[in-house]
Amino acid sequence: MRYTQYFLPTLKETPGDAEVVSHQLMARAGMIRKVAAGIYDYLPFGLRVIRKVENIVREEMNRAGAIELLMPAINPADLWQQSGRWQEYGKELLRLKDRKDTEFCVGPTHEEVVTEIVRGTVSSYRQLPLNLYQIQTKFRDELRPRFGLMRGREFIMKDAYSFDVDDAGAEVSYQKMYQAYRRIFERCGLDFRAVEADSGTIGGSFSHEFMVLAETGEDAIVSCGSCDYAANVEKAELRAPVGEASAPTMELGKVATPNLKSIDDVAAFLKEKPQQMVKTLVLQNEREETVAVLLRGDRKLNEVKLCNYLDCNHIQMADEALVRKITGSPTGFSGPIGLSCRVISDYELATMSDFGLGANEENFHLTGANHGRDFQVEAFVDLREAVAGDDCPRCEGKLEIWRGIEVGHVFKLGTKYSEAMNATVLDGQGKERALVMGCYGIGIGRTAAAAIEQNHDDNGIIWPMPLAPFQVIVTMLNPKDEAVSAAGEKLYQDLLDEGIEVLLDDRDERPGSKFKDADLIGIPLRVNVGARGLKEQSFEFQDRRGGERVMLPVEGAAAKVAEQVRAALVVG
RNA sequence: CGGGGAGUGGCGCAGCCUGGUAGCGCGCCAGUUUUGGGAACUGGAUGUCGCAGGUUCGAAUCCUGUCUCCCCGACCA
Repeated sequence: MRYTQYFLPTLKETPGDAEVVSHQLMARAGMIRKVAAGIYDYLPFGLRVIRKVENIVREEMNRAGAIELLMPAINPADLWQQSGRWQEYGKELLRLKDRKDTEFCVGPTHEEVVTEIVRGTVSSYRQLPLNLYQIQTKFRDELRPRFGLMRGREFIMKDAYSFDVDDAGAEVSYQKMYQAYRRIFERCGLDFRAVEADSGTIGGSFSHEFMVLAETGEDAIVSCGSCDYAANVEKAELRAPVGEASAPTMELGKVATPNLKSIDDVAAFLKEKPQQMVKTLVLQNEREETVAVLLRGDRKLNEVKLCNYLDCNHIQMADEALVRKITGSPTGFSGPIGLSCRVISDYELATMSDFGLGANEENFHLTGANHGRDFQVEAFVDLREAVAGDDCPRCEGKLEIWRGIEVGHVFKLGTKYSEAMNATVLDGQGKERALVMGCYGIGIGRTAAAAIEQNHDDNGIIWPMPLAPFQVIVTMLNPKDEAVSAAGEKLYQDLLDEGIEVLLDDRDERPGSKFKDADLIGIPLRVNVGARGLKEQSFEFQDRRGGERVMLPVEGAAAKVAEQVRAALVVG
């Protein structure tokens, strides 16, 4: 591609609304333009990267035995009513009506449509296993789209769905996808971890997220420094502490704590550490069940764990009125003694004694409290969020905390959709069985964004070779110089003949501008063609990733560069 | 959903408090000189100041409404 005939509008300045580096660089490098909140144009240069990611995904999905198809972006409400999600999905589902007032939605995911396909075409276990996938634009009306392609409302996703006659088969299908995902992200040149994740409301038994490690990631993940345990913090299990609480040494006492509502304030007032306080959180789930949760003062509640324990989908902090009703006092003074609701405690309290508590009375707290003696709890369960330094649940190691960008998610669906939509097959015994499903997603644009988060410097993007929109840029320093022009054109042609994707910078710009643009757009390899080098029958050759500039003899230059491109494409 | 902020040439911003008919940098066009890390000079083009009302002799500026966009939070007992 010749630069002068291409469409690559780069920006010197960073757009004001771009917060994270991948978004800034994508905008500056002429990859994307915002059209509306969370909705973007993919300009030619950006689209090339998207296609690179898609093709890697496609090759690995095909290798794993999945079969590509394409489902409609617009889905009839009817299908979503069959699964129950027309009601469940909430505002993220973009709904619309056609001219006949029939309701539709823009598909945010395609379990319903794919299940309908299989229901109507597969009737025997002999046709299984089956794994169908598509690469398609999705729409989710996110509460808060942000960070460019990282969290858009409209986004390109690869979604795959496996169908098996039984759990054993589904497990095999799952493992195939898991391995395919590992290969995909390795081929993309990303530093990632596959972590255990909560399967959420879907209720499946097993789920992994593929996380690209990056400071700007929206998810927190834990991993063990000693073994290969890794999990989303939402999922990260913590071991029950060993030992029991020591015997109480203090009497229960009441102290005035005027206007001291936060644990830190109360602890400071009592000259105690927050670790010696217990906080009482009042929450309510979607069934309007109210529970009180006890946690050590400095800990955070993991709501996902609580939901799993309560077998509910959503839980939130009670409002002021409800807290008053349950505890008899305003927020800030809640405690477990004398509550009219379930009281559940985190594991950790089992080993604590003589701690501080809210008194359920405005402006009062209790000291020297002990469970068993002063109050009872329904159970001690794992409810708190993991922090760095916690014990690994699998070995003797300690947990570390990372930030990550979720680029892929695989999980077992079980029979949720097949049962709801009556998708069954006959097994070997002639018995009708609900299909056992799995679903597997990859965010294509997010993967590209994650690659930039991991591969950039102050000057711009540094594309990993497999994702590079062009593999080589040939920079003609002065295209008006006939020798330069002739040599540049020849190199360009030779590289094309080698099958290399090359951008020829034939613009009549000063060299400085060309170098800046080349760095910004991040082409991995650059060849400078200038009068200075040509005097010695040489080009200059430079690796974008900080390599030294080296002289490259004109003779055989294209072959050498091509060789280096191919070497960088081999899967590690 | 709660809080905060912003909409002024293609991009980044100033002007607004204290109303007087719009400015800077980048980019763009023409010319001259330049040409190895975003050139210099000269000349030029580009704005119904988000939209709708209102106040006023006069509104980018003050008031009301509205739309859009961005950020933070949604763990506080």
